[in-house]
Amino acid sequence: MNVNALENIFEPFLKKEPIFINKEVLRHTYTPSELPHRENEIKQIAGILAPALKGETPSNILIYGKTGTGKTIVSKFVCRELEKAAKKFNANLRCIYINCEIVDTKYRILANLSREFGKSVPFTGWPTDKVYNAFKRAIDSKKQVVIILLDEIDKLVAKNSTDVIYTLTRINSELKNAKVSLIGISNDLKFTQYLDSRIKSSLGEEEIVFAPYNAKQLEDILKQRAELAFKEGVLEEGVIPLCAALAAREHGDARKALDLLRISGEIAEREGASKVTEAHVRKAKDKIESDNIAEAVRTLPTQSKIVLYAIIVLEESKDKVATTGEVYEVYKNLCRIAGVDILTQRRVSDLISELDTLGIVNSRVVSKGRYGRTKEIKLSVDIQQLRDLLREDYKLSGIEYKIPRQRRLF
DNA sequence: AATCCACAGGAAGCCCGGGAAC
DNA sequence: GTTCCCGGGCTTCCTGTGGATT
Repeated sequence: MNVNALENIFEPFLKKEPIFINKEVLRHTYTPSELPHRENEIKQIAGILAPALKGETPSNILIYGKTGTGKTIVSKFVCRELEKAAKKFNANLRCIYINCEIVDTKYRILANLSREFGKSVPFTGWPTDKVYNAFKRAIDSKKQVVIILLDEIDKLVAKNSTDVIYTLTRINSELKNAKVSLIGISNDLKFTQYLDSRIKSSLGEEEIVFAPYNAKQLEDILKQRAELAFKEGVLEEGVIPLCAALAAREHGDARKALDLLRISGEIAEREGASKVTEAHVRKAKDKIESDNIAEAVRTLPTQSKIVLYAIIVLEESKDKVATTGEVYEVYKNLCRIAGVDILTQRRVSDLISELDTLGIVNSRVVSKGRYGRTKEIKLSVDIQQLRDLLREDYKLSGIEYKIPRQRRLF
């Protein structure tokens, strides 16, 4: 490569017109000043929470809806407006947002709440009721209404932490000054089925369901954001409808739609294109899918990686699908080669199920009659991509293994 | 109709690291 | 230091099961 060529490699980046004005607008963390097609929900929630401004306890609310239907953004939006209004009315009011996917145990939730009110609680160590008492004292120090937003509240079911909901719904009877009200946000429509009926009735005093956006509504949302995000005229006509249509197929997920639009723009920008085209959107779709998988595989613990490797080896060497027992046999061999502890089949079975939930493999339970019941396991990702990803892990990079050929029976 | 395979998947409990309090 | 508590990964033990085979 000569010097001239080197100079030239930067040229396209320098002379090209930027496509974006403000990319941040397309991130789902951004809250626009208006939320299209959610006016009713906003009114509903605002109406329920309004008594807080007079120092009364609002009813608890349970909000349902699939991912990307605007539950979180709408609730946060209303809470923010409420806090603004509270300042005007001189009402003592706090809204606290907790994401139960991250903060997922009774201890952690109470500890987080306490910290919000200036009590320092260690990450672990105290008995849970001590944390509870600390929180209670912290909020009861003055007259105020505390609204707790529990996002992804359904995640508590899997963690067996639902008793924290019960504790929080009952806390008002132990408070003299402060008042607590809860907003639970759930992705799972069947969430209350897993709850104790006492919790169910007190948490679900008011229930609001967020319906998925349809393609038309997604288009409106995208248009609104695109106006702020992109320079005028850089989006080809079909781009927004295509993003909307692709996301609508995935149960009307606005978050996906926005990601799609943003990544399409980024790809176009990188290619030095002056316009975002439908082809960019399709590339973006592929990129998002494979990025998600890649990240999931990379962050897998070693044991899971070895299990995945075993599935790969089996898939390459056989024409029929693998079963749990076969995977376990190969897995054991791989562990010996890699010098890693061998886990029990019970545990490996769970690891396979985890790979399934991550969407890396596809497993289903089948009965083979006399030959038992097992999981049939298939890869749901390109085999070469997986191999490459696993090779990145130095513990696995040197391992090659092929299934020994069946012993011939004479 | 009874049997029996090859697991699934629940329950309980162990062990360990991290952190606090004493 | 010791003692307590928590959470997560894991094992042990267990009961359950769909349907081809006997």
